[in-house]
Amino acid sequence: MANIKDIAAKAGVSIATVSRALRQPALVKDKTAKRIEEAIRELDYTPNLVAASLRRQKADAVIIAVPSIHNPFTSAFVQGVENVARENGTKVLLALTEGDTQILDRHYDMIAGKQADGMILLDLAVPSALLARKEGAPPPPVVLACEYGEGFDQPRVRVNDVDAAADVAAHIAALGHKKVACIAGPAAQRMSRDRQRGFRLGLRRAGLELPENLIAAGDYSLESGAAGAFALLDRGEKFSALLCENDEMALGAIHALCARGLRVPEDVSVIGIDNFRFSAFSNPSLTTVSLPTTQIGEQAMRLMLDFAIDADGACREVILPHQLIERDSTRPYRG
Amino acid sequence: MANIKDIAAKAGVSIATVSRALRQPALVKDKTAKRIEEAIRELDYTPNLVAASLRRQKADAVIIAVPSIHNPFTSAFVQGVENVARENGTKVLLALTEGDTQILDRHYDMIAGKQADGMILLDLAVPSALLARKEGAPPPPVVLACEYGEGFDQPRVRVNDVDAAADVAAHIAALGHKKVACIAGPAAQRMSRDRQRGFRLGLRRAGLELPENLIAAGDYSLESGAAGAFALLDRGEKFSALLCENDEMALGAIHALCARGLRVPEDVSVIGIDNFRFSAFSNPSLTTVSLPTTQIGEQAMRLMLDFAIDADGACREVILPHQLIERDSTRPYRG
DNA sequence: TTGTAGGCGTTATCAA
DNA sequence: TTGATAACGCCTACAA
Repeated sequence: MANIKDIAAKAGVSIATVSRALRQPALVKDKTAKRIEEAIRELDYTPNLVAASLRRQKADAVIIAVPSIHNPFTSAFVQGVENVARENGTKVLLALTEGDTQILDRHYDMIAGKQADGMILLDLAVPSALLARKEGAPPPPVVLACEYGEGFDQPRVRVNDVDAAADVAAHIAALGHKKVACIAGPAAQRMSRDRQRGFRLGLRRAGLELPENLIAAGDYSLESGAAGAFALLDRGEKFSALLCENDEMALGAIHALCARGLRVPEDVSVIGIDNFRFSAFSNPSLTTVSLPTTQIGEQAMRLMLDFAIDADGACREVILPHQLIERDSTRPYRG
Repeated sequence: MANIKDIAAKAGVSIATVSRALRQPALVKDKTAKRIEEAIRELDYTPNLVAASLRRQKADAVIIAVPSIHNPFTSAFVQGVENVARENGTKVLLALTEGDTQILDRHYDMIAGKQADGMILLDLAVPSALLARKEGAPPPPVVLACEYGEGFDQPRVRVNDVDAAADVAAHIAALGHKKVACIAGPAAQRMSRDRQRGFRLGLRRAGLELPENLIAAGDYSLESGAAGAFALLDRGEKFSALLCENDEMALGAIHALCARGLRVPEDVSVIGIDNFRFSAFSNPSLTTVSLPTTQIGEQAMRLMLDFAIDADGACREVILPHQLIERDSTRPYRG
């Protein structure tokens, strides 16, 4: 592989000039630049980015840590990060952690190892180095997206999960439903707790309750949505509406209800949160709250870029709006 | 940030010894190792991977280029690559190309730039550098997965798309369907041409045809599946079975058929190819051909690793098996 | 078992 | 507008 020295030799200039021609063309005479350009073409030269990175102490890459990629929500988020990263010549490293702190830590080390400039976290877990950070130490280049524990002073972007869930509940209440069940996420997650709180809040405002026996536990997967619905039916619970903490579980639940001969929405109204790609095409199409997933990713990446410039002056929290989308899986209660 | 020099000073050894303690612990006396370890802990040292990478001329990273991440097929594939990469201490860089050759080329340059050791391509596009490769030049570290043009001597892993599609057609024919329609992918893609060929082959073996007017054009998306089904219905075509080139279009088609008051499978049997995550949970659940998507990713990464060791001796093609999965979206034809 | 020293390919400072 | 040169942090012959 040709290097900058070869180019310099071939073009009859110093390596400094070649480097300048590449990074600050304005400082190089046109004619010299032409010669260099030609040498580059002839020798098929590509700059060694690793060497540049070592010298400049900057990798132009960020890590996105996500628990899993098997979720359209994640996909849309990653797409958003990519969009902004691309505009800024930044590469995106995807880290699939599967919720494993060790895996997360190993990727986090890449920041200290200078292979990445920062990390965007869509994960429930948090790198242990972040937890161990001493008071007063400068904040590391980490942006939190949606899921997070409390007590970090990192920039973060999120939606208002409590409000979103409350909107879901309010919609169902407004349709006249009284017996309302729910499929919950893992209570260990802040997001799930927020959505639970929102459900209750929205129902209470309409004078309704969400008793424990009408709550099924899930983990945001299709499978758990189906299992949750089956569990409710097996217990003999009666309900005319089912609030699901996300769309994936809602689709799983619809599948399960129909498998038991119940009709959606005639017998049970089902509603989710996310408005992911499949929601508009399910059978019936799913009423849900639309979250600006791609924008969350874009915003997270912007916070990352801002943070790199000025860690202290950077914005610490961005909350993006959500919106209820009515489709065919909900309808007014009829006796 | 502490570097290897600081550790050497603190431990009272040379930097060579520190480096050895890190990379070839066997060559270092226990007692020395202990001192070094302690110094590392005290100074909170992390090796600079960029410097190591520059020196060793190896990045321990591979790029996966995919057109889009908005596809459960892609997700499962990436997961497979990740699985094997992780076991081998290799990082995975995700490149979302959106089918744009420029974006792909920019990522491809990272190989010449030493930021990545190779590229796994799930893309329809191919880096221009690959096309421009001269006869006799050593094959670049690129592994092709599933989608590819002809005429490359790169290692590749794929399924037999013709066979898979033929199995789909055979299943439908065996159920007694005579009027069979189809939603196709983009004819520009090899995969789509193969699946079309398979459909025809399977039907012909049963004495059936696939006339042009019963083919709707799609692009593998949910939306195009729905649009394709609508188009067939709007043209007044009659059919009792619908072959879809992938599951996503099949789900879109089911949505469209139901929206028009047709029942699946009572009025129309629908079948796809992929067996992606949602297929088992759709309404009705989808009969399809299961492709070993995650294994394709794993195999691709293994080929990448082998190729890095011995480019000429490396295996050039791996074909993985598929399997028909019967679910509720197909049934025997009844008058 | 350990140390010395050259080099990986850039970038950036300083001087010319 | 250009050139010489010192880092950047690590790895690895080679020597001791």
